[in-house]
Amino acid sequence: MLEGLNEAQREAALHEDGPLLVVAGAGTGKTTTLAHRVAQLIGRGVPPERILLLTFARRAAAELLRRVDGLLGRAALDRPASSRVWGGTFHSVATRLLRQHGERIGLHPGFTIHDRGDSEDLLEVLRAELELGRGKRRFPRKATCLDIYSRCVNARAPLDGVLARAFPWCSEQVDGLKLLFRTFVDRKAEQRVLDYDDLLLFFHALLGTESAGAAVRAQFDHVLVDEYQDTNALQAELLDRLCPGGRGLTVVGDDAQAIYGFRAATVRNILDFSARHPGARTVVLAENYRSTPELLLATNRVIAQARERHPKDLWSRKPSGERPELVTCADETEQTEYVLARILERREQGMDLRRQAVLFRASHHSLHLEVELGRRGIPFHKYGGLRFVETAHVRDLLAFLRLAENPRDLLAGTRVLGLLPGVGPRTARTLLEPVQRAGSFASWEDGARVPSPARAHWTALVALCRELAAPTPPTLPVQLHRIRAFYAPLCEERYDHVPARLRDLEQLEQLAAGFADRGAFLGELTLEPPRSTQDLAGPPSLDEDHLVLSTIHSAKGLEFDAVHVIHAADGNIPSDLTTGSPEEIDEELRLFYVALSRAKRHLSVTFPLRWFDRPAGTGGRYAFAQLTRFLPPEVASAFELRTAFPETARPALPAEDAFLLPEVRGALRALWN
DNA sequence: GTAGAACAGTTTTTT
DNA sequence: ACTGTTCTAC
Repeated sequence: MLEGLNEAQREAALHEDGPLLVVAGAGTGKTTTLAHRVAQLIGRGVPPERILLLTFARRAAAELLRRVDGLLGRAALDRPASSRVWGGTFHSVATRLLRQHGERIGLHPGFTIHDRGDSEDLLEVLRAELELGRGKRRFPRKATCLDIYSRCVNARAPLDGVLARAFPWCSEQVDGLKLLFRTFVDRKAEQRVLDYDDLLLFFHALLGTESAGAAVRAQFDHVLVDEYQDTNALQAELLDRLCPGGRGLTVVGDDAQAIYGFRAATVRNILDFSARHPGARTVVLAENYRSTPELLLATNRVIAQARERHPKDLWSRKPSGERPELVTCADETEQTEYVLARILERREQGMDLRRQAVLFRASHHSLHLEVELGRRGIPFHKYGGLRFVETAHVRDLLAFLRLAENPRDLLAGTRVLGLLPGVGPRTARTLLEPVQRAGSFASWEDGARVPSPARAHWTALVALCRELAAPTPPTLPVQLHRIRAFYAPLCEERYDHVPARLRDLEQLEQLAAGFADRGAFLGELTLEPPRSTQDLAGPPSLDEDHLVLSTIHSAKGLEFDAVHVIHAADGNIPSDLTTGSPEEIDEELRLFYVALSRAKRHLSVTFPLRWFDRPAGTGGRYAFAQLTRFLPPEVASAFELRTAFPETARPALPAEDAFLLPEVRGALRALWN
């Protein structure tokens, strides 16, 4: 079974029960190695259901287990490993185990889960209630408040230190924040609601109790963690409790690809693993099976600029190919034209669009390109950026489901009631108080005091809630259908682009058909929302070829024959929005490295010299960009230097760009189509 | 208390 | 340019 593995991979696959760190450089066969290790464990007699596989995305776990099934061959036919191994993200596994054992730490098993937007909304409500920020000094915005809170929880760090280190401009508001966070915690408990941070925190707490902790530990013999470089301090402590002394613990990752520091992930976890687990075996995978030597020369040089890392130069036996190119473009239009020309040229040569990708730092960096793709009718899927489930109408619809699932969820209730004309936060709260006390909608049946503009809708709403919250509710698609019938007219009152929004809701109804029950549906949408609009249409259709557009973050773990990294200008990579600390700059460097190392054969890095910048106050202006600082001359020499269209000496500020903004807006609207 | 209008501040990556 | 917040007229 082990043929085809190199020595290091084999060592990792055959390792027994002690703590194991696999440092797996980009493209070094990490998934293959993990799959072999799982298959070895099963072959050695470990029951699949006693293996826990923690990955960054559920899809990664599924892909890995599919390969395990393949390795096990006939032995797996009857009961495939893929259906028995515990797999998923930390958050989804936490959810399952908390539903199973949470009552032992006083957690109600019917809890619902708040996503980021919900948590922000709750913080906003509480801030208003507590009258914070009434004074002269501005109080941090809700998103910042949540970032601060979240960092405290995930980094296991007290508020004062977090403020001083990461949010110094908020330090003055420390008392207000303390009050806000105390109330936030209490309020979530009353509502039987957990947010992302709570899932980890309570999982950690569960493992810390004597009997429940032992029960969970006894469920698993082996825990394997993928993308370990992107775990945070809380997750590391959680693993300590799950695998005392590191027994049965395997972690796999690459410190050179740590890109989630903004989410409190710390590269220290992987750098310090051996110190934390005395006797740990470290295996380094350095033979690259992905990229040509020319590309590796370039990517090795880029990452060599990092300050601290597990040093490893990747090498490859692949045949020689073309050098990567570094292309200077006069402006964004040229960049788009150049990238498109190259992509179409390769398609002519037989490389499908799906084998090619365009990567960028921020979601909006691809708008210009999207417009052009749309105009030429070239199909593409975009990953990253604003998601379907974050749009207002989808959140409205889901609020009905959440309220039915958990009538104590005040946020869902406020959102639903707020849809009625004449009902604002105040009225909603009054109406929801008895519901929260009783856990049912009985108080609405007989003469609740409803403002007159809302009366016309009231009877229908009460009937709807009663039906959805009944002991045996209709099937999920029927539930969604009923909600849509009630919601459609209200939606028309409130929003633009109603037909597109209603179509989204129909799609949601179809998506719901695949789920056993409401709780599973809501959990899935919260923990693993569809990553591109095309994902909603079901499994990716194999018939239509499409180009991949992706943020660098969302491209983690993927590979493509040809990769174009666009907007590689200082200010974008590294982003101007970082505070400029050496740690943050290093993370941006790793991000750039992740982008470059996705490529198998062709790599181009482009940047526009002049682009339309929109600083505050001004109506926008052209700014002059410089090449990213991550490609100084000694690194850039690994690239073929080119100018996109040397023959077109463009006049300054071409007027044709004036037509672009309306088109970009059009593209934005198309996001809802 | 709600809803619409006027104003002000800020802009990334995501479980 | 857009979002979020505050102000003001119902």
